[in-house]
Amino acid sequence: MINMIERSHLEIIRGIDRHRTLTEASAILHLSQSALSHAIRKLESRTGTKIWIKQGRNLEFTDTGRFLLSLANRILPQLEHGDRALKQFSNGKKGTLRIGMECHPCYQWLLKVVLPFLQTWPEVDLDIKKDFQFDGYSSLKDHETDLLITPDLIKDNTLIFTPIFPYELVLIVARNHKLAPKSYVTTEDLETETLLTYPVGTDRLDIFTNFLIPSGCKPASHKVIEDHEIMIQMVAAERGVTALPNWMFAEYNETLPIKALRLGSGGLHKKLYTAIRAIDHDVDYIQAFVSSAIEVGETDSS
Amino acid sequence: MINMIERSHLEIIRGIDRHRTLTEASAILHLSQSALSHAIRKLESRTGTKIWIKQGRNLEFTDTGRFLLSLANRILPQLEHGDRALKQFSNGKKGTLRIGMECHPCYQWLLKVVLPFLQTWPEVDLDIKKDFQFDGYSSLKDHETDLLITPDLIKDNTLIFTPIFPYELVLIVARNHKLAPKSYVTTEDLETETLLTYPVGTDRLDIFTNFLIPSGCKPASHKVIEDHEIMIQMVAAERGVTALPNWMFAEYNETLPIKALRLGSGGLHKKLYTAIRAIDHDVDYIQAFVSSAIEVGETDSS
DNA sequence: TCAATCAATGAATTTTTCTCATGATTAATA
DNA sequence: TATTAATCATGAGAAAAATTCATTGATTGA
Repeated sequence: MINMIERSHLEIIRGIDRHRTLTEASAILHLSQSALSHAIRKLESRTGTKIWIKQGRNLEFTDTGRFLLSLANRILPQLEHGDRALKQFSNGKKGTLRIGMECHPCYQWLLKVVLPFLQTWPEVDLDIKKDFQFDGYSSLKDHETDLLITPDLIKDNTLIFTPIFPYELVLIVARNHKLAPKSYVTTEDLETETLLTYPVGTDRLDIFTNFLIPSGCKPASHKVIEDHEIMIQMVAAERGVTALPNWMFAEYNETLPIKALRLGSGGLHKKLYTAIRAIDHDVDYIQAFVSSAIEVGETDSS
Repeated sequence: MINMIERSHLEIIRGIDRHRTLTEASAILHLSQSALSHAIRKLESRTGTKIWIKQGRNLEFTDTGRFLLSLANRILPQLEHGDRALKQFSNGKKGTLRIGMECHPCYQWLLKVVLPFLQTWPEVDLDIKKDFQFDGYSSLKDHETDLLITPDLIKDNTLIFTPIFPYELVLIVARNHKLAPKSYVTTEDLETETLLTYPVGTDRLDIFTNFLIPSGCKPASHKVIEDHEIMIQMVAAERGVTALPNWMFAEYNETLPIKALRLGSGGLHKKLYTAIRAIDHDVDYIQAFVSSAIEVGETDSS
């Protein structure tokens, strides 16, 4: 009488939402149409509330049904991940470390951490999400990822942040660009430039949030490019300027005619952090990954 | 073969964690000890991994078991809330609007929104969490609350913020306090004062984060008090000073010998927001609550 | 060593779930 | 409009799963 909602109920609700009809949903779930009907009927009688109503030859969710659907969409993915995790445990795996990257230019750096980690922890799988669209903190909190690499610190007691290494965001220009002789650029300098960035919102680009927006300035034009290699090539070809971490500049400095300029007289200084859920603090392989990230960070910036 | 983890499994795992022995857990779950043993045994055989090992006469979780425990602690509360919600639907309720308050002095103001809301939406239950310890954003994202009232905006695509009303944080002092003649106070002025605040971390007190800390100043002493009535009484009795919203000062201004002073020459201006999950944007009673909050906010500050 | 405590196990039983066959309703079609 | 196809609901019976009971084996503490 206490526990009413079972996994199967959520599965049925989601199935109907996805496949419109009970009959089709039943095929997907490898059950008879009748079985689903009975199952939901029973839940309805226990709760005393209708979950759907037959609208013509189709079903339509009631408020209750829609509530259950949202519950299903939230809970089933977690259970499914649980199922997969259990299978992995049985294969001697300890689990999957799902990493989210919010610092797009940091991908190269991440590889330096990943390779040794994979060797030291053969029983841990890695899954790196480098999506331009995903919301880092949400997916961390929703257990879609386990570790987030980000330059943005937020206030949240349930998360643990560890600083990895400091870096400076610099403006990269061609060597014979008109700004190249300057020791640093001002926001006004950028008003006549074409700015190249990754294809994410300006609220997630430090050049905007920490430099341009406070001053009210805008670049003459703003183009988005997915890949930083191409971005730098375009800068070298005097097709625009871009803001990247100083260590990334260093990698291309010798091979391309580019120059790095400070953003503002003091420079735009950032720090990279790992973020994990506080509850995962004692998981050995997560701890190990963070430590190893710090190590690589230290040798890198020295 | 696809779905392995059932609610009952999580229930059993959590029961054992809570009550140490299988026998006791079985009593709580109104099942026989044998039933639990069989159920887990079956899950083990399906996944091919041990969940616990018999350690002497007790059980000890394996890695897998601990993983399942954390899953249980995360998922079961959501299902339990689902169960309760279904019961409410059957009673004609639409659901429970669970509100989290992060602005401690705003409680009085909230009541003005709540009372009309309860009348307009008799089919919605209200549950207000005014905990000094709870983490507002976490509980919102974890579906422990549905609406958060907070002065702190954070960056998160999955949440929707709505500004309710602006207010000014002012320093409240006794009328014959030595600072009373001033038109505003500086951070240095506070270095000789006893500051009274709510019992939350200084990182969640604007007087610290937005006033004292940037200047490096500290009050002579810092005392915490749970209740703002007592706080104001103590201020009137010259036992200290406190920072509260200007509208709260207005309520006591006539009955107590107190005075409000700006914090810094410009004053410390804040805005109150409601935060909801973007996914809940279309829920009618949530929309209604936010609208009604804005309305009350407007009449209040006019 | 003995009694007590606890988990595991197998067999029997109860309960639940599922299917099959069928009916009822609706929507499309001839 | 009559016909047909599609869809969900329902009841009875069959199959499967969960639960209990009774017992065993292991461990601990007295």
